[in-house]
Amino acid sequence: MRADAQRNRERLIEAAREVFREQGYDASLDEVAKRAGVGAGTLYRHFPSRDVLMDAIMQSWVDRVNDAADKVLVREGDARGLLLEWFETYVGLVSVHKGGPAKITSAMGDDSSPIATKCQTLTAATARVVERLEAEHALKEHIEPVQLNRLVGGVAAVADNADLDRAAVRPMLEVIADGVLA
Amino acid sequence: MRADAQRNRERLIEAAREVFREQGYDASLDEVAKRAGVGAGTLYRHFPSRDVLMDAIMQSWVDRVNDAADKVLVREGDARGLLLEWFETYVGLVSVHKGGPAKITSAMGDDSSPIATKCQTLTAATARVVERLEAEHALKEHIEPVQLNRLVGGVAAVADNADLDRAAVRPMLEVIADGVLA
DNA sequence: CAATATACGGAGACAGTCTCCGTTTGGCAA
DNA sequence: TTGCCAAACGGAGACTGTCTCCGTATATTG
Repeated sequence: MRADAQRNRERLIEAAREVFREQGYDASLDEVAKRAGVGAGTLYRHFPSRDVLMDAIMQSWVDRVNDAADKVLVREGDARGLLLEWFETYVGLVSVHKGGPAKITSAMGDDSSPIATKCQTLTAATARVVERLEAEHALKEHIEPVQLNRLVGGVAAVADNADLDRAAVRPMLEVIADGVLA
Repeated sequence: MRADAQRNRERLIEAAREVFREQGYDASLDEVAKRAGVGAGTLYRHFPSRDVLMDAIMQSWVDRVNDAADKVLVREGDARGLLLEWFETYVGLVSVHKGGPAKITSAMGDDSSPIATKCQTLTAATARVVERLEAEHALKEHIEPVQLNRLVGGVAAVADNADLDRAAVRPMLEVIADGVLA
């Protein structure tokens, strides 16, 4: 890739990160181009669709997911506490910006989605938590990590749309936890 | 209201019902006006926003909600079966068209929403189911009907976005049921 | 059968998406 | 260093959808 192309690509990602954080997933892409100081054509050449741009933004975020899972898994015993902590972490990770939870959750399990790799990262992280709980025989029965992500992602999406705070989300996560734990 | 205004209003609702069913919640409003055979101005005068139009469309739908709750409540015993049947019914009711579940669920508990009355209808119906189960001491602890609607609505929204079928939704509803039942 | 309040229509302002193509430029070979 | 050209750029503008404004039409009333 030519040096100027590389530079513009990075500028666009940085600008998009800013704009999406400020204005949510629906922000204008021309605004992103403007903020990056490039023409609209340049934006669309690098990122043919909004989703592809999203995917690029989330590059660094993948590492955060795995770190978060590591951190949760050091807990000993107390399956319910561990699971709830993971759920809350998950909601936080997925709520990168307005509209994020719905976007990510609906791509969950769809390998042809532009953000499929992000979903796989999340699924792998949840799978580690599930495995740990299964090893402790803490689960009622096996549950697919993808299903669990959809449930928790659904809650995150609702909370995102309706501007619910942590306190309102907690009891919903508890219901899900109680629904899967033995 | 003048007779022609009344007539146009009805035509618009009928057209909107058609267009939204065909193209989902994001369909063009000018298309609705065109299909109704009126100018855009007429549409926006009657329905200042998409949400208000939505609300009008769902008028008849309110009755269906109450009927559905009645039908579920005739079941005797078998709390889990009853609850699951209600959940599935709820998902069906809320999935009036693409984007509906997310729209309705995020308005849940927001009295200033244009579709607040619809949400209240749904909440009242769920409340009846919850009361019945509480009378039978079938619930783990009290749960707010609104919270339950958000959980189930979250699943419905995910299913709607990701085009999941009934079979994929069922296990998620089971998790929620198990989470609230004693 | 006026007179008038009420409602209508659709042109057009505005905003966002995305493409096309003339212009510029980075990088390489001579 | 210079010249070449594939690669990349920019931004005008086509297109689509939202929503408003105001000149025109008509239902209603006395």
